Amino acid sequence: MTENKDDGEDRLGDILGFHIRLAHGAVYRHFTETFSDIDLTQKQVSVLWLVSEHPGLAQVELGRRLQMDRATTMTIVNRLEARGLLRRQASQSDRRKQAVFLTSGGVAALDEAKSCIVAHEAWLKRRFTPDEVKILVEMLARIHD
Amino acid sequence: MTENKDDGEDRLGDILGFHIRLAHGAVYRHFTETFSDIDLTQKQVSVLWLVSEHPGLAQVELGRRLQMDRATTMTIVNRLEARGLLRRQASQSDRRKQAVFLTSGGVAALDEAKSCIVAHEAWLKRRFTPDEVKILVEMLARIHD
DNA sequence: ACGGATTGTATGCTTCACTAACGAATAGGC
DNA sequence: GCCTATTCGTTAGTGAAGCATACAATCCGT
Repeated sequence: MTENKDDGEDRLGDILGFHIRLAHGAVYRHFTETFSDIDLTQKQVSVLWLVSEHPGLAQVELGRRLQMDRATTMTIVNRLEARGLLRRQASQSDRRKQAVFLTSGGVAALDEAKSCIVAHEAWLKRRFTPDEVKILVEMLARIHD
Repeated sequence: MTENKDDGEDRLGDILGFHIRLAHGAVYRHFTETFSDIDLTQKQVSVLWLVSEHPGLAQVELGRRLQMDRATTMTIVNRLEARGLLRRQASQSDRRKQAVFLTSGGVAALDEAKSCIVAHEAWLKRRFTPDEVKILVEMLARIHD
């Protein structure tokens, strides 16, 4: 009998976290390749998309939904603001908060990005049946929720 | 009827890549928290582990298996070598290559890291049944293979 | 009105991925 | 064997991103 046969954590390939990291790396790499033309990162597209779904969202809420701390959120919003894709506006209900909105350029950039996302997602999902995609998404959501 | 009901890619939460990124972020965060004491990153542990499984591995092969380019592999090997956890040695079969080995300190660090991995993996896997873990690993492998 | 909590901001440090270039060594075609 | 192309390690530079800390303004509960 071999030792450590019960838990199956004696080899690197048995580590779930390792596979998540590799899968993320592969997706990240294909993403940046797909988006090299329009020069947007995963984070930046996520921010644009989320602001599009929730105009006037506060930065802290943006960070919470994308699981970034305030400092990280700042740098991303700064970059997108410098590129003219979104704008800050002091919230009227709570003057501590900065409400974030897409500019017209931001809307256009997001539209362009979404068409790239379609291609990117097709590349990713071609490995799975629609049912498998549902299962995978549900499992991943268990991890990050 | 709503538009875009067919493909289900009209909302950010429908994007598979988005969930992979969030899940990776959550795992990464818990990992660094678990490993704050012994001060090793995911990448560094992966390298130590892989070298342990394949002593004398060339750097380029190390990078290939962990999906890093040569430059990135360099910086990580440099750090680990500077900390005395592994050592380089010119390969005899191919003098272009640098064979990488664990030092005794590297073996000890990996042992310590593996016990942390057990706790980390337990945190991660507590969301799933053993069968679900197998399914998830298999699906993630489809992405990064 | 006071004190604690929240939010944005600024600064600095670290990890990591990528590119481009270079030299050394190897492999393949002839 | 020789010339060329490729591979490997290395270095340097760029950029995104995460985290910690500190500070000021604002809000809220009491």
